[in-house]
Amino acid sequence: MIDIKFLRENPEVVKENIKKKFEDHKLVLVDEVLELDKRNREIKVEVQSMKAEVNQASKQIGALMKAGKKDEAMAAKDEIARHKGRITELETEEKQVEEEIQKRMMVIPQIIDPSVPIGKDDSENVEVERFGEPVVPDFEIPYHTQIMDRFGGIDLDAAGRVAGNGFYYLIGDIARLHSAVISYARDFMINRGFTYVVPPFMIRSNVVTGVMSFDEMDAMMYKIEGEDLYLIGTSEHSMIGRFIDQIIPEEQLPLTLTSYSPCFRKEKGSHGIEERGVYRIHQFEKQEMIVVCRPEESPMWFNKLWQNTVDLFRSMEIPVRTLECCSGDLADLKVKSLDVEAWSPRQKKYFEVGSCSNLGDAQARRLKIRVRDEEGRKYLAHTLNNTVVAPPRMLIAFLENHLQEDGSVTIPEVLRPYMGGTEVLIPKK
RNA sequence: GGAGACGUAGCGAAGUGGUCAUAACGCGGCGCACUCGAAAUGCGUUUAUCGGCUUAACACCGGUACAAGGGUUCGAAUCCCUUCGUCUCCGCCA
Repeated sequence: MIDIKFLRENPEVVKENIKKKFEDHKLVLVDEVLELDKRNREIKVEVQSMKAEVNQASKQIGALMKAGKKDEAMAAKDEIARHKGRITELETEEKQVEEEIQKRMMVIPQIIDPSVPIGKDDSENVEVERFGEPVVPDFEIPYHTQIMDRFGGIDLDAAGRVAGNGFYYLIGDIARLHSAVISYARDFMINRGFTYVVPPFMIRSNVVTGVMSFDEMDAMMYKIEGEDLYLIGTSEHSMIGRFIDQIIPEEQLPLTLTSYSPCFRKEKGSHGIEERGVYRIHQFEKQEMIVVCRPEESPMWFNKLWQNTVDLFRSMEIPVRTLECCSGDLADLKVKSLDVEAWSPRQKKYFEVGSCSNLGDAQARRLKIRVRDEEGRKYLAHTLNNTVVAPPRMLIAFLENHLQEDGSVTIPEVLRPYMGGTEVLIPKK
C-alpha cells in the first residue's frame, strides 16, 4: 500500500512501477484514484465548513436557552435543520468515494526496490548465490517419507484417519529431530541478538483483515466456529498484529524478534495438497524472525535476515542457495523478497525452505505502525520478516542430505546437544 | 459459564445533556529559573488524525476522536442498544 499523497504527486512513477510488475491492467486505477481523491477533498471542504456552522449555531442555542430567548433558539434550530440534509447527503457520498479509493489503493503495488530484477513470473527469478556444494551421492535417495518410515518416524495413514490429508504424526527420533531443529533455531537467533517471543496462535478477524487481503484469507485461514477467532497461518500475523495502531518510541528500534508458533493453512490456492509427505501440509511449526526498524535501515536488515537463514542451514551442513523474486513474482505489498532454497539430492534441485521480505512502509501504513523520534515527529516504520526454519519441510532437506549409504542419518554437531548427544540415527527397518 | 464494578492524555483521576476536551487535579516527561552541581522548590510546556491555507512547517483556520459500532437530541464522555476488553467474587480447568 502506497501513500496517496505520493500517488497524487507522482502518478507517473506509480504507473511505471505497475508496468515493471507486468500488471498493466492496473494502470487505469491510478487515474481513477486521482479523480476520486479530488472529489473526496471537495466533499470534505464542503462538509467541514457546514459542520463548523452547525457547531456554531448549536453553541448559540445553548446560550439563548439559558438566556430564556426561546424564539431565537427555535429560529437557530431551523437554520441547522436546513444544513442537516445536505451534510448527510455529502457524508454518504464521501463514504462511498473513500471506499472506492481504498479498494484501489489496496491493489496498487508498493514501489519496488530499484535492485529488484525485472521479470514476468517465478520462472524469471534470479539465483543470487550458492552456499555449500550440492552433492549427489552415488546411491539412491528415497522419498522423504520412506526415509522417515525406516526410523518408524511417520504415520500418515493414521493422521489421515484422524485429521485428514495434509496432517502427520511424527514419531520417535524423527519427532525428536523436529523439536531439536526448532530449539536449535530458537537459540541460534537468540545468540544473534533477537528476542524470543511466543505469540497467540489465534487472532481476531480485525487483525486478519489488517494483515492480509480477503483472497489470501479465504485461501489460508481456518476459522474457529462460533468465535471471532482464526488460527494463524504464520506467527508473523500475531507478531505484526501486536503493533497495530501503536506509536513506537524511536529509541526502542530496531525491534528484532524471533517467534515460535504452529502454523495452520488451508492451502486452498493453486497448488493444494497434492504431494504425499510433509512438503505442503495444513499444519506445521515454524521459527520466524521479524524486524521493525527505521526506513533507512531496512535494506541493511533485509540482508542480515536472509543471511541468518543461510548461516543456520550451513551450520547444519545443508547446501542452500538464494533466489531473488523478480518484479512480476513479487507480492504487491513487498519492496523486495528473496527465497532461501535447500538442496535436494533426490530431486537434484533446490526447493524453497524460507522466504525473506522487506515490506517497506506498506504494512506499517495499512496497520498504522508508527515511530516517534526524539523531536516528537512521527513516521511509518519499515517491517521485514523471514523464516528461520519450518521443520517438517526442512526435515526433507535434512534427511536427504545426511542420509548415509547404510541407511543411517548423521546428526550435525550443532544439533547433538538438542538430541541428547546422539551422533547418528540408526534405522529400525 | 454466572454475578457485580469499570473503560476519559504516558500513568492515576475529575467531569453524569450545552458556554474549560488538550480535557480540572495529581504523578511522570520536556524547557526555564534558583544552585558550583544535584536534590528540593517555583514558572511554563506536554493527544492523535484528516482537510484547507502556505514554497514549507510540529505556524494558522476548520472537521473528527472520551474502548468500538449504532441510536435519541439543535447539542452526547454524560441517555438508550450492540460488541469488545479489564478487574473482583463464584463455577470449571491444563
